[in-house]
Formats: sequence, C-alpha cells, structure tokens
Amino acid sequence: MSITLTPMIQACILHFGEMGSRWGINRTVGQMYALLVLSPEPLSADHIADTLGFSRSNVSMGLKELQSWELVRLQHLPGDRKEYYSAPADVWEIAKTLIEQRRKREIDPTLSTLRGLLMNKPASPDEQYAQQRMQEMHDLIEMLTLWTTEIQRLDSDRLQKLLKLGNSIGKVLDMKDKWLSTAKH
Amino acid sequence: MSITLTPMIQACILHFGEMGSRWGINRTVGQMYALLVLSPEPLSADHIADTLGFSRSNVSMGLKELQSWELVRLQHLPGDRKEYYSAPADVWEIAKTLIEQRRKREIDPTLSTLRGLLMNKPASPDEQYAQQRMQEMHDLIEMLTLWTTEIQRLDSDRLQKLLKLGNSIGKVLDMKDKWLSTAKH
DNA sequence: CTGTAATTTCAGAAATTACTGAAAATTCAG
DNA sequence: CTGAATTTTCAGTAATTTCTGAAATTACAG
Repeated sequence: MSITLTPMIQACILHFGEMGSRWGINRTVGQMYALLVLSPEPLSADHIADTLGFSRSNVSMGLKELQSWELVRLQHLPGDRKEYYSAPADVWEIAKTLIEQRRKREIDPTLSTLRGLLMNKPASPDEQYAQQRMQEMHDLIEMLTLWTTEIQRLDSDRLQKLLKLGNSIGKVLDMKDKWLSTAKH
Repeated sequence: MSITLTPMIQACILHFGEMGSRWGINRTVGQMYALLVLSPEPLSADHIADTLGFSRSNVSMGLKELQSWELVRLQHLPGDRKEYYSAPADVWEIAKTLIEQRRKREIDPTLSTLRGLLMNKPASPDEQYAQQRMQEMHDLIEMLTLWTTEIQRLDSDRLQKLLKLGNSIGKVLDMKDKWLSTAKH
C-alpha cells in the first residue's frame, strides 16, 4: 500500500500547506503537492483524498491546478484503470518549473504593463516622476529575470557541485566584481 | 496639493494591487504601497484614503502592515500635526527589504522546520524516502538563500552598472562555469 | 489640564476564496 | 454498444480574509 502519514511526514505536509498559502497557493493544493513530493510512489486521486481527508472533488480540482502549473506528471499503471500522479524526483526540476511558471503568469505581464504605461507621454510633473519610478521597476525586474533565466539553465548536476562548494559563491561574485570594475562601458 | 490619480498612475496602482494579491499581499495594501512609491512627496493617511477610496481605518491597518515590513518611513512635516509616509526612493532598496523580510518570515522558519524533522531517525522506508526529499529541499533552499544574500550585498550603484551592461550577465556566469569546471573538489 | 485633531482598535458586515456533494461526463473492459 | 469505474463539473455552502464605521486612544497646541 501507498504512503502513510506518520507524524513526521504529516508535519512536513502541514508546513508546506501553510507556506503555500502565504505565497498565493491554496493551502490544500500545497498539502497535496507536498504529499506527492514526499511519496516514493505515484498516487491516485482517491488515495490523496483519503490520506489528507479532502473531498474527492477538491483533490480533482487541486490536481488540475497542479497540472496547469506543470508540476505533476500523470501516468497509468498497467492493469489499473485509475490515474496516478507523481512529482518530479528532482527538487531543482520542481523549483525551475515554479520559477518559470511564475514568470509567465506574473512577471511577464507586469513587464509588458509597465512598458505599455511608459509609452505614454507624461502629462504632468506627477506623471513624469511616476514614469521614472516605473522605468526603474521595469529595469530592475527585467534584470533579476535575466539573472534567474541564466541560473535556470544550470542542470541538477551543475547545481549539485555548486551546492558542495557551499558559499564560495561569494568568490564567484567577487570575480564578477573585479571584472566589472575593469570593464569599460 | 499631493499626487493625483491620472489614468496612467491609476493603471499602475491597480496592476500592482493585483500582483500583490497573487503573492500573498492584500490587494489594498499593495495599492497603497504603489501609490507611495509613485508619489514624489510623502503622503498622509488621509490623503491615501481619499485618493484610493478606502476607509481611513483600512489605510491605518495597511500602513501598520507596511511598517512591520519596514517598507515605509514615517515622518512629520514641520508645522503639521499629521503623519506622513513615504517609500524609499530607491527601487533596489525596496526589493532588498522585501527579500529580507520574506526570508525572515518564510524561508528561515521553513529551513528550521526541515532541520527539525531531519533530526528524527526514520522509522520506515516511507520516512526514509521522505527525509531524503526533505534534505534535498533544505539544501536547495539554503543554497538559493545564500545566493540571494550575496546579491543583496550589492549596492544600487553597483547594480546600476550591471543594469547598463544588460545581459552580459551571461558572460559572468560563463566565467563562473569555467571556474567551476577547473575547481577540484 | 482641556479640548480638538489625528490615529488606532475592533466587532461585525461584505467580499472573496475554498470546499463539498450530487449529478454529469468520460473512459474503457467485456 | 453497455454499464461499471473513474473523473470532472458546478451550484451551493462553509471558511477565511478583507474592509468599514463607531468608539476608544493618543498626541499635542494653547
């Protein structure tokens, strides 16, 4: 039989449900996903509903949402008509998906909204000032986005190495620093 | 008189209210902050309430929340008994504060929860697998946190330069890459 | 002090979001 | 096809979150 909720696993699921809800993700959907991530085997919707004590329909909607985020894979087990769901086995894979989806849904629209507003000629000193701030926001967001895009290119192996190197990331940034100060622009 | 809501400014405020609510920030609080950021002058709570059409008490609570996030400064204008609020003039400053606060409120507790759970000896294969995933999550979050900590050290000027250099950030990461592949660990 | 201006608190109303059960739709073995 | 197993939809309810107005508190000029 599939995964059981020991107190330890339960605690983890509750925590991530809570965290999810602080980041705009429905608490029960967060719990469902935590369960999937912690489970060594794919789970059926029924099993999720039973384990977490949610209605079957709630689980159905939650899974639909997780699919729209591309966070779960759907698979059929041979000789079983039920559908089974699983999360990627690689945490970094999950994080990358989250970042990517969040960009598509929130960052990109924000950037294009800002660009749209910045097309207008300022009609007052207030608007002129406001546009200044909008430009700054736009540029900052765009830069941070570029940055994370680069980081997302790293595969898990590469990341693993970085992980082991620990915070010598500092050194990397020092290098960048040095390079920056000599670059002429 | 203080800032007026032209359609352009209004649109920006509405957008950020909407975005805020997707990231766990109350819509009206998001709007209040957008207004403060876009305003060249500090604003009184009354002015915010009038401009955005919120009740005075809602504004009071919103400002209290923004203060708890350390996102606004409170100041008194000479010869006026009212309190005036303003956002930092520097967008990067704002972003850094947001990151820092979010870390304090969500990331740190998550890391220590995970560490706590990882202290327990696994009592079943399920728990053993679950702990493996928890360890991976912990390490990934810790690493990304270290990373952003480094980035947060950059001051606005430094960032400005990076901004102007555009996406040659790619080059920086290539350098890191090269360095990584030669490093022996 | 006193009185007025300003701010905060908080109980309840309003709005939003989440969840459920029943019914509809889909899937697929036979 | 048929019908049982499974999943989805959705209208209504429950729960949560947000917002307000009235009252309480605080701040301070005179």
